Amino acid sequence: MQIDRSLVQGFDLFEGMRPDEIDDMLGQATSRRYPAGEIVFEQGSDADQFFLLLHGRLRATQVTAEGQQIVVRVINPGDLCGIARALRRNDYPATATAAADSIALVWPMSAWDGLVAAHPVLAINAMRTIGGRLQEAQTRMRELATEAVERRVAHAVLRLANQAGKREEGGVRIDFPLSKQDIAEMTGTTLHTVSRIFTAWEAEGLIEGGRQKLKVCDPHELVLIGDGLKPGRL
Amino acid sequence: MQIDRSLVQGFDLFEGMRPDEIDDMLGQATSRRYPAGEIVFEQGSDADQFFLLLHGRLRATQVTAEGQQIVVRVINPGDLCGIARALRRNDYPATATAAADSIALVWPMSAWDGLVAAHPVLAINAMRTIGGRLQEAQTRMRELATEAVERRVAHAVLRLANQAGKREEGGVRIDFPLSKQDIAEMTGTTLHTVSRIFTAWEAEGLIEGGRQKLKVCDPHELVLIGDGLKPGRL
DNA sequence: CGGATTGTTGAGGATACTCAAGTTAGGTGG
DNA sequence: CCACCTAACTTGAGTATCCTCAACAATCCG
Repeated sequence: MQIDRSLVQGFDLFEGMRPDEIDDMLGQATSRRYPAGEIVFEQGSDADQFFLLLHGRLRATQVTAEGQQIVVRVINPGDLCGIARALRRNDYPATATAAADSIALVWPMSAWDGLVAAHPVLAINAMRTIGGRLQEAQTRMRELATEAVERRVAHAVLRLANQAGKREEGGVRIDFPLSKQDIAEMTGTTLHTVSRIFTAWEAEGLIEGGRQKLKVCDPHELVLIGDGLKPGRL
Repeated sequence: MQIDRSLVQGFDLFEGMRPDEIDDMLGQATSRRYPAGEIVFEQGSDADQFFLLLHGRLRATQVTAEGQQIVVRVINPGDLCGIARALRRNDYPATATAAADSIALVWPMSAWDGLVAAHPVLAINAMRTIGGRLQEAQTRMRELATEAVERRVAHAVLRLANQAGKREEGGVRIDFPLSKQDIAEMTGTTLHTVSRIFTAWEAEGLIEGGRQKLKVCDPHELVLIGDGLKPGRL
């Protein structure tokens, strides 16, 4: 069944593509629901599909040899993921899990080469997508290498608010279930330290927390903490 | 003056391109020497050129708002760099400095769009290049987030040996001048800690150091340290 | 109403940073 | 060729940050 073009209107991936080109791509895709908690694809397994998230939120994680987990990134609606092929890989480098109920378009990986050949713009757009991801990865690398924990957590929270924030009275709510453990795994710390930091921030009214919930009330102050301009004793 | 195709034979960037396509690309490039220490391009400045390193070694660094420097990556012969355009940027996100005497091909950034349009393979190859960089960035992110300093340094040294190592009697020499400060900036630590670690490793015969010099004598043992399988008291 | 997952808080201690002096190597100019 | 000067490096002492260990509290779900 042909997927309607209006669903993907304005997605970066299709920038500069003609309507008939978009239809051609959509014609080769199927859509699929992923209830919260379900695994979309798994680290190390054969990469036979790639995905475009339409709705919901995925968490991409990696597990180290010792079993430590880290959150590589959060996948938002409009994001392409699982394009192992474009990275010259045959397996998925990370596991993607639905953090909230999600819907994604799914293509067989075998379609990738043909699509890229038929629609050169696609390669350019995919390149930019990966480029954006590279820049985010480098930013996080720099943060991990140079900043103390509290600043890293502040930056992570601000990034989340930007990517997955929803305006709400009194602040910006992170629009999907997010545990302290998740934030710890994004910032290279422990949930204990995140909990302590959040307790301190809540006392100052910067955020409002809760079980798997987070609202940013005073982003400006968080920016100050992130930039190291606020004492921020833990 | 047309640059000879044989110079770039086998570079990833030109994989799958016809000889006449390669010639077309080379025809729009000029080659340039960069003596050690010279800046190739600078963070924040207008990105009006992109580069393909033919010979030598560049160091890509970023400076944080507070003036802390980090080494983003080492650029090896065959590597493309400065392709801000492909990342949707108008300025260079990092500074590239010649770590050793180097030679690079230089294109005006204005040629990028035309080249990509004329040679669709180029977009695919550039995408793979960026994809490879993304994977390295994520690896380093994971290391910074989960590993203790000594393991990160071991991994960084092994990576350098792979990328820029030169077989030599008794080990693999890192083929360009590399200070302890550089390694500290790659691993998110201080030159003091790197110095202490190297002293310990040298005592065990794992490496041989020196002023801006490094030789890896026992890679296998370093792998063990990197994987946390060796006590490695500092 | 249990059981499980998630989160809180405290105490203690290790890793690695900062501060501080020195030492060595290499390049430069006389 | 030697003396000097600077950049790179070494090493020590003290300490802050943040992790580990531990116990408990709250929330959600079936």
